[in-house]
Amino acid sequence: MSEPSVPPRPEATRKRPGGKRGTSRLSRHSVTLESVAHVAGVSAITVSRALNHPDQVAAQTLERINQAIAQTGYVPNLLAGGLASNRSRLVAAIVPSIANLVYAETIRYFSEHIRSAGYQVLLGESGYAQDAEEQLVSAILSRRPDAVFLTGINHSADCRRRLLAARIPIVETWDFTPTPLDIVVGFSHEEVAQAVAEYLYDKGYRKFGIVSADDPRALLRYRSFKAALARRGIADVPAGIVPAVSSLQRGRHGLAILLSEGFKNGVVFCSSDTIAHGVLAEAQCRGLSVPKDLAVFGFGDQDFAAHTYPALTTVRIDRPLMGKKAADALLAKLQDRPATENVVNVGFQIIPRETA
Amino acid sequence: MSEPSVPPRPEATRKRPGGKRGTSRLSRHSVTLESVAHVAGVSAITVSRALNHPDQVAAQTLERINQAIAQTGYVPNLLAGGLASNRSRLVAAIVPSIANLVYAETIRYFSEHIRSAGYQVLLGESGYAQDAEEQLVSAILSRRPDAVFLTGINHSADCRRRLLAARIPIVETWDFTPTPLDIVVGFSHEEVAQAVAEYLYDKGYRKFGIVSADDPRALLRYRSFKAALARRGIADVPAGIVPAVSSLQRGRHGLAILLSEGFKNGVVFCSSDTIAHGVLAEAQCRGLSVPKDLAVFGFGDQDFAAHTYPALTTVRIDRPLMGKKAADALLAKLQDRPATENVVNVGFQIIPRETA
DNA sequence: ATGAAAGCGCTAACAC
DNA sequence: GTGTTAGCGCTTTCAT
Repeated sequence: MSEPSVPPRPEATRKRPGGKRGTSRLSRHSVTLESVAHVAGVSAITVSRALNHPDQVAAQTLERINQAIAQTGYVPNLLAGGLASNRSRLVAAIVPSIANLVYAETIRYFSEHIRSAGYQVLLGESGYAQDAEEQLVSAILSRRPDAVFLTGINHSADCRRRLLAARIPIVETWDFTPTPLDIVVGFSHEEVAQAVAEYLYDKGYRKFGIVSADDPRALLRYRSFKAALARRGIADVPAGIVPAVSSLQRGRHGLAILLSEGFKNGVVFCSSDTIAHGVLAEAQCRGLSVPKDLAVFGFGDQDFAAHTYPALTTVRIDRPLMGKKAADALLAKLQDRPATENVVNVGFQIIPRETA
Repeated sequence: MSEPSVPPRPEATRKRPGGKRGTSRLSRHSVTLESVAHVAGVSAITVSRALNHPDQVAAQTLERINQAIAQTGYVPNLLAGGLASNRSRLVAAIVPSIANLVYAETIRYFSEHIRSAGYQVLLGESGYAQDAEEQLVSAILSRRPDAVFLTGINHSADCRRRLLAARIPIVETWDFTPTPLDIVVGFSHEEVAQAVAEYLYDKGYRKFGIVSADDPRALLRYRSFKAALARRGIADVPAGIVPAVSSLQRGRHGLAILLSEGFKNGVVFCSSDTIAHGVLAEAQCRGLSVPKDLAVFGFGDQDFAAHTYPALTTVRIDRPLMGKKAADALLAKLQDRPATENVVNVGFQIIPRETA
């Protein structure tokens, strides 16, 4: 993929006949506030008010204006509005991958709330690499968002600097820290891993394995899981690590790795439900009975987890809640309401089903 | 969900001390082209050129400017740039659901290409209802995108009018018509359904069922499938129709409906691979052997399709190609290159695997 | 190769 | 409740 470059001007714009000054720059949407105002017989600012603060405009003026808007087909220009008011009504959201349903869903819930307050979401995909995030942050900040939603708490120094320099509310999600850039709404991956280790140990499992995608938060859970087991005297926790975007295939592959290393009669903690789903498929394909021959533990509680066969035991992350709390916290700052907590732990919940 | 309303101004902006005119409106990013120009000892326009047309600026001036940019931490303001140039460098994309991987992936491929030409993607989620699309189109057009990517070819009259009024390149995808709004890059759902009917009939199947999500394009395939079978003398094609967003659960439910109506020893054409995956799970759960007791045919060839157990027979839609062709067609218009074809059929391919 | 002036379409601030 | 004026930060056009 080549570097982004400045797009050349479309011919239609370039060869616009250069009439006398001030006439030569026609926009594509040539209906402006002014034209609406003219039709309605008021001034431009009154139309602006009718749109943004209708309560400040007399009822019958409002009606004339609305008629004029309908008649002219006026579409407001938020580039101009944002420039003048220094508020773009845009909230940027950065996720590692839009093709990962857990992030896509969080964004959906977040969007719903933020949209109902009059903001639009500008979505950016960072991948799992820090340097890609830097480019993205630059590109996104040039749109002058009023707030930013981030996934994770690990950002390069450069990113942090730029984000803070923008002096806008920022919410970090899907992880937890007492010292966020601004606001954090998430949960502790260490706590998740410990709770899972404890649950499984208490259920009597003594042989543990991991199938994990190679992404920072998943690996953090892996390390914490190992540490928790070590404290219980279990030192050997073999892992099948697969590349970063979870897929059924990679789950299958991860289990294959584990089995080829002699893993048997144990429980596998997977870095996502998708990976777990693949592990289930591989087990079925090899004639292993779940949970008898192989127990499986997922992460996320995606919608399919309750409906795999057998049903997947997993950790529920309350994505609707996380999306809502993130939106609420940003909106509180944007609307200058008494700041809610800047550090929100939405927790998690172990959902025992059939696979472990 | 309440109606979008205008967000109140943040206090930080509202109570800004009103010094003398022209000083009272400070922006959050107070570093402007002007400040960079000042530091570099040139005029603002030269900095603008350094950014947008570096070849028009002397090498050593360029160097001074780049230094000044780094030193000041300047972030361009694309609201201002877009307003002045009447080009936002934004391309809007509308998908029914970002939580549907087939659309999310198409957008990913599309974004990659469009981004490398210097455009950013503004993503909107329309749901499967026409009226939601209308609101979204309005909201999106007020950001003055330079082009629009749409999913499907069914838009309300109001939408069509607004989109055409914007006088920007438009590409419709995931469907096909000889008379697009502007450009169409997709495939024919009728042809898909006919090809699948023919494939299955030729393989010897005589008992057919459908499990389909209740979305327009899926239902179109359903009707065409039935019609194709009717031409071969098969009139009865029972269907399990489930609500619009495909999920494993709904696939399971759809098969349950079909079986409860006495369906057996046949093949089920599913409206998506996800639905098919659910059908597979339900079959497994009921002890039905696939494809012996029940054959299954998917749609989409998502990444997991090759890795279900047994592997899913399905229709491949080339999403990377669709994304790329859509981007290419828009870029051709944006860059005023000789227009490629306005009507592009990317076709499809039946992928025989183990389930049918 | 660089600069000066004008203005993109809108809203903030103030006046009436 | 409505209007006037002056910008927001940038790019275009024309001039040098």
